[in-house]
Parts: sequence; structure tokens; C-alpha cells
Amino acid sequence: MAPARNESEENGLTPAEWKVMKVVWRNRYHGCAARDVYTETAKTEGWAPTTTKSILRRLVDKGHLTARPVGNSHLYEPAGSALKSLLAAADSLLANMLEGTTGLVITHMLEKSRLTDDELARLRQLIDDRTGKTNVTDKNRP
Amino acid sequence: MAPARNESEENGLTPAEWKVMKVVWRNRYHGCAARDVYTETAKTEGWAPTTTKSILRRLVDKGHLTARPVGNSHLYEPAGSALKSLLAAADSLLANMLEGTTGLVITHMLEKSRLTDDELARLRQLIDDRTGKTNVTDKNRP
DNA sequence: ATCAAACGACTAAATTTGTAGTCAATCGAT
DNA sequence: ATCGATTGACTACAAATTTAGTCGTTTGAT
Repeated sequence: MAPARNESEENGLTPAEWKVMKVVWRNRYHGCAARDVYTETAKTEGWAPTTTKSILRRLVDKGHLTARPVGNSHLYEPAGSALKSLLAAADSLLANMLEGTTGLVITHMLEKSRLTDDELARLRQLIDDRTGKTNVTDKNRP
Repeated sequence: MAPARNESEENGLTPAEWKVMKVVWRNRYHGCAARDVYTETAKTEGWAPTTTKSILRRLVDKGHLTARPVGNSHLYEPAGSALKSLLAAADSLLANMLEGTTGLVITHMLEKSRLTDDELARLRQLIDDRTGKTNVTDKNRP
């Protein structure tokens, strides 16, 4: 016998749920009707409208979205910020790092990203702040 | 009716699978017997030996591990590098980024990591190389 | 007022994941 | 040679995920 419970660590979204959440987050200031989401996911994912609607309902159940009744339909709004979910996903990636991989993975992400000069500068500042305070190879010290 | 196939984008590991893979990767040079893995996961996860063995078998089925028969048991070895899987996981994190989040997420990861000075230096070099080549706010240019 | 379109609730089914039991074969110690 | 421990193969089964259908109700156009 086997009880099963998962939820990908804690607040985890499934891949399909991410796709829906991304649409809602993008439209976070007006909020989304189900239709706004499924017209898009129909194009991008080829999903039937009902598929998207099912996922929306589950996201509400799980507390990732709020649904306010408006007319005959609902207005869906994110319950939390995209950033919070992304940071949580980043944390669970970090949790899987092995010895010596972290730097390489962060490097890889940096390479694949188009950061603005401002973002790069901030990152560089952070690196400067941290250099010398860690885990040094510690050969020669005055 | 509904066919379902998932696999978390492509090569994705489930959370339980990551836990097993991490043990095998850590012992990648000797290889692991099932027992090596389940003594550890029993401690760290509280799993029954059979649970771990099931996951090992599934990982072989999915091609993430190879199993070479040795005596009465098998020697499990990673079919791919940990780094490769981590980079794939990083890519699917990147795929979920929204406008303006990437820098913050990378910053967050950097903050949470203990990189060596060497790694920090490499990262800094990369940042320097990239600064000025992107997405500039583009106000003043000589 | 009528009626088609659309909505959300409910239902459904294949698959995957998590978790573990059973069991025949085998290895190792006696 | 015998027998207990261990192994991997197979089985089990609940919960979660993906994907979508049905249907009563509401709405908007006529």
C-alpha cells in the first residue's frame, strides 16, 4: 500500500501549470478570463479550451490563482508573484547541485540570458562583494 | 478520453528520481549497488529499500542509469553527467522566466551559493565580456 | 422572448509518480 | 549441502497529472 503526495517540494507548479500561470502573470494587471488564457494556449500548446479551463480550476484549488466572479465568468488573478515562484524553482534547482556544479550552472544561465547592462552591473557588484569572503582555495595568506 | 505523456519537458527527473541520481552521481567512480543507494535514502528519506529499488529500475528504463550485472546484483552507473541534467533543469527554469525576472533569479542563486573565488572570478569575467553587448537602455551613445 | 454561444462544474480516462509488497533465484556462511 | 539473507523482477495501488468530454445554466444578440 502506498500513500502518495508530491507537489514538487512545496509550492511547485507542474509544467502545464507553469504554462497557464505565465499567461496570467503576463496579464496580471487586467486579470484574465479563462478565454484569454485558452485562446493563447490553444495557439502555443494546441490545447482544447477545456484543458486550459481544467488547469485554471486546479490552480485556483491549489491557491495559485484567485477567481473573482464577473458576469457569467471569472476573472483569474495570480495569488502570488511570478518572482516568488521562480525563486522557489531556483531553490529547488540549487538543492540538486552536486559538488562543483553550481558555478557552471549559473554561468550557463548567464550565457543563455540577455541581461541588460544594469542587471549585469548589479550582478557584478554582488560578485565583487562576495569575492574573498568564501571558500577560498586558501593557499597563500599574508 | 485523454492520452497523457509528460517527462517534464524532455529529460526531466522527478524529485524522487533526483534524490536517487544524486547518490549515484556522487559515487560515480565506483558505481553503486542498489544497497549503496538504499542505505543512504533510508536514512535521508526514510524510504523502504524496495522503494529505492523501484526508482532505480525506473531510472534504468528511462535511460538515466545503466545497470551492469555483477555477481548476484547490479552495478548502477549514471548514463549521463550530473552537469548535463542540471543544465537541462536550468534551461527549463529559464524557459519560465518572465520579463525582468532573470537577473533577479540569477542574483538570488548567486546569493544562496557559496562559490569559490575562482568561480566568482570566472563569472565576473563573463559579465565583463557581456557588458555593453546587449539590450542597453541606450540613452547616450557617443 | 428565443436561441445559439460560451461559461463553469462535474466527470473521465490514460499515464506517471510515489511507495512498497511478494517471490523465485542466488550468494555466503556454516 | 543447507539455510538464512539479499537481489532483482514483477505486482500493486493510491494520488497526481495531462487531456478532454458532457451538460445545465447564463448571456448576448436578435
